[in-house]
Amino acid sequence: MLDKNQPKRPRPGAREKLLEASFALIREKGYSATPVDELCAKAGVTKGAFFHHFQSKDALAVAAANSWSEVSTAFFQTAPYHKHHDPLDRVLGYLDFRKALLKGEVAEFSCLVGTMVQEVYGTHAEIREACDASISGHAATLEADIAAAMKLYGVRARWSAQSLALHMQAVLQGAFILAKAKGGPDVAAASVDHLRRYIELLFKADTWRDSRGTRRSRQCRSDGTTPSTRSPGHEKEK
Amino acid sequence: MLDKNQPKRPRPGAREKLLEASFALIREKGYSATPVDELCAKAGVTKGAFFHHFQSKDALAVAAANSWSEVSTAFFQTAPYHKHHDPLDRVLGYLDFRKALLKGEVAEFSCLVGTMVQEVYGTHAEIREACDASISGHAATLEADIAAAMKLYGVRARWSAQSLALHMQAVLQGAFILAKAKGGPDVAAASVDHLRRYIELLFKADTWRDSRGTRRSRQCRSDGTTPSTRSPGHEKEK
DNA sequence: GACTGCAAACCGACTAGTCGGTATGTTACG
DNA sequence: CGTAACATACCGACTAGTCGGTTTGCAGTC
Repeated sequence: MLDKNQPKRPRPGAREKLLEASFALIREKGYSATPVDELCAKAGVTKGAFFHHFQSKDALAVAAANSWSEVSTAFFQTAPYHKHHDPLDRVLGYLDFRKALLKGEVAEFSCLVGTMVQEVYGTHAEIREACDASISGHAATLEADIAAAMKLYGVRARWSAQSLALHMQAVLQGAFILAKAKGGPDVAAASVDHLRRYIELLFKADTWRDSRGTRRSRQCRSDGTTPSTRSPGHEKEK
Repeated sequence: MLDKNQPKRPRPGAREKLLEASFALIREKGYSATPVDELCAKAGVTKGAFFHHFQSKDALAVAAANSWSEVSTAFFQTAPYHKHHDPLDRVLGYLDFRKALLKGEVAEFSCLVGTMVQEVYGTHAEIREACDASISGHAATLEADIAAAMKLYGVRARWSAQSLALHMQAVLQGAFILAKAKGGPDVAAASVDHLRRYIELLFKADTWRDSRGTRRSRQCRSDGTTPSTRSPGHEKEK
């Protein structure tokens, strides 16, 4: 959309390093508690570089949220679950994929925009909107598959594909909070299991009245290979 | 548990006013972004009073989390859903009750400890533990009803009552995040609807193989009267 | 029931340090 | 020589926490 580095920017650039540093630090300590100086230190640049690229700390937050959207869009687009023919398999595969990411430190798999929006929703409208766009945009990528699955399985429901897509994001965000509270990813994985079961029941239950599905019973199967990168915002170079 | 005011009830007290102010301000602006001075101003006390009652800002956060547990425990104990005989009705009634609370400003229905733990989980172990205790303790109050319902309906499941109770909290916490991102409670309510549907399906599906339940089909019914107070941490006097 | 003694509650000016932001270079490249 | 991309030094505002002092409630004494 907004292409700062379209024409010829050959440099590795302080801007990118700062954005990456913000991914790590803000997820780890929150937005307010992350000083500009620390962002610069982590990125290996000086304060002058920071304010050369960003008008303010808030502007960085907006840029970080937008960058997060792009990075995670690209990340999930390459994920293996898209290969399934059955749209319901893609939806469930998405959850398996997300569950597989729930390893290691909480800050490594939690969501930047979910963390940020909690702190700023009442005080920084622009950041809030960027976070909303990120979450809603990601949910929208699930909506098509859900809608297709609803059609394929003849589900006539009181709930919309959009609301289910958003609910899935809500569960993931909530799972991150519980993981933070408990200090480990296990609760989060359990919550994703519940969410997966919900979607299975949703389509199974509504399918029973129709004759369509050749659907065999599904169990949570592991998603085979974890993708090469762990999550958006992973450590890149060095 | 720890009774500061056991012997002879010293005063109406700045301490309580500060805790209440922290409920409002931290939910609105987050922990790090809430200065001590502003807490004092909101509570109508001076900085001297603050540091007389709390060793540090962090100590206030721990006290606030503990106080939040007490206040919300008391609040939910008086809620009407406990009157149902059927334990499943109590669980579903809990959700109806929570849904009914989702009105007005986000800061008025969101969760203090869920907000706080996001910011401090990696840097303030004591606060994190207090938040965990609050969430887990609240979840534990649901566990008994869920377990009773599982027994009553003959559910033999791959999931535990505890994990479902925690999942319910995760959904609520996630719903708050979405509400913050979107600037209104509607998404949150939709997510609670999905959660309710999940639990209905869970018990309905597993019940079908048994002959127990005289369970008629349930729809989301409104919970009748909203309780007099809106949520824990509501404005009390004045 | 006034007076004394004392401790807890409370006040508010002050400080040391931190934070976001700026002003003024310096370097590299076309 | 100009300009983008940095670096360095610094500033003013703010922030958590301190500290000496005042007020308030109350038990004990006569």
